[in-house]
Amino acid sequence: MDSEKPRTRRNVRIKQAIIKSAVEIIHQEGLAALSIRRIADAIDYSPASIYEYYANKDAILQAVCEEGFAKLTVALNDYPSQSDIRLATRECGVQYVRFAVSNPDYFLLLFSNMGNQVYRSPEVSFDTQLLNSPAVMVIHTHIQAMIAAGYCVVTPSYGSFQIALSAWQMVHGIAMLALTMQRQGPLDYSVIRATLDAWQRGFAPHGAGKELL
Amino acid sequence: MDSEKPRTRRNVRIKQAIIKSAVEIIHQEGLAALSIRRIADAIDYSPASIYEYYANKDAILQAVCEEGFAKLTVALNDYPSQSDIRLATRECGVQYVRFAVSNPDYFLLLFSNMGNQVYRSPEVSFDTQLLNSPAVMVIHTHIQAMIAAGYCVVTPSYGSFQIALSAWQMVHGIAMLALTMQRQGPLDYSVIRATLDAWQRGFAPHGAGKELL
DNA sequence: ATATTTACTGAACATTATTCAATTTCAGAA
DNA sequence: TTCTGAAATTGAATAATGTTCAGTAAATAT
Repeated sequence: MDSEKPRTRRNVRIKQAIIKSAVEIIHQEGLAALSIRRIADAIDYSPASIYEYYANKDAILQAVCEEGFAKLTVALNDYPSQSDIRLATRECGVQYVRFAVSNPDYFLLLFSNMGNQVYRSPEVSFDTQLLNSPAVMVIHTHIQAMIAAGYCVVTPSYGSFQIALSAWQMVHGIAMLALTMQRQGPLDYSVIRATLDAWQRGFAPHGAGKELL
Repeated sequence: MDSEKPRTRRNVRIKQAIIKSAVEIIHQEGLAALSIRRIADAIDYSPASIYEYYANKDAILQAVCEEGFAKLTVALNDYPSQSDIRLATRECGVQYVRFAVSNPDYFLLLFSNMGNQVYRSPEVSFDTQLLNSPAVMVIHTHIQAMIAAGYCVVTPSYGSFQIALSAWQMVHGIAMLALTMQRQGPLDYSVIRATLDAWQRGFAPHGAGKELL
């Protein structure tokens, strides 16, 4: 095993330190303040050394993004358990927005580059690759439960994947506009919940009963 | 009038030339390729001269954004006239996505900075200021027509502004994710239309009749 | 024609990302 | 322990960036 050698372990630890300090800088001073020299200072290395561990600044940003997507995935599941799958799905969406609002620079970094595609291997269909990315999987799982419980209607041309994508699009739009166009005072999460309820109604079976709170 | 003086007119023309070449560079080579020197080259001035017309690069970007929002507003109205207000509203949304996809770098510039707030004067409420920005106004007008025609239900806590905001959020999420996470082959606009139909259903009165195509 | 304001520029500065030759550090062999 | 080759680290250099400023040219007003 390579990971046994102290050499390699130290290598890994330094790479992590680089990413960690990068994330901290972004959090505290914004993406614009992030520079190789700034990172080097933070971890007590010379700027040139950084290039021993990452090919260039872009590679660092990509690593930061990967960690960011993982954190987002965790955040999506971090809500009090709900009795109703519809409420659970809704709270998952709320968590998406919460994550964005409490990590604005970070979130914008994740979703402002065209270079963050999941698309890697041409052997697997693009949809499948998207579905396999953890954050999307969380959403998709909720939608599948909604479908199973009869709260979502699927059609041949609009299946669980399309619905999950639509859910993602809805919360993503809420989050992005909140960050870029609505920064003024705190968000009203009751309004956001009402919006997500309306979204759910759009996919509910015709005249389907009991209203959500 | 200041605009009568040749001095001032020349000034305006040069400012426009700066913005025009900036937009062209962004379109052809992306935002990363935009530099003061590049603009100066394009309009046959020295880099230092640019600062006679704009305080700094940020001011140029802001001007580019303002023009961008205006273009977006035009694009939102540029669809074949529809018999049904629901179809018209839907096509307006499709146009939003179309604009984003055909001007990716441009669109990302408009909606990736936290500095593009509409919020200016504290005298007027934030919501009002948002509603007065032309692009939002186009959406809001459609929603008001939908409400008037009985296709949208309003409640005391969720009025036409909230619904319009939700519509914006929906199409914005579709657009942003298409640009940043889905770039692979062309978009399927029939799926997008189905998504917007579902969105409309979410705000429709209970058991409200005739399905849209 | 002259004086004054405006437009313009070359050269400079500080800050970037990145490279590279030279040095230091270190792990394993003698 | 000492030696050796590889790996890690760095200072200095390069090219590009945004921005400033003192000085020059041009346009305008007197």
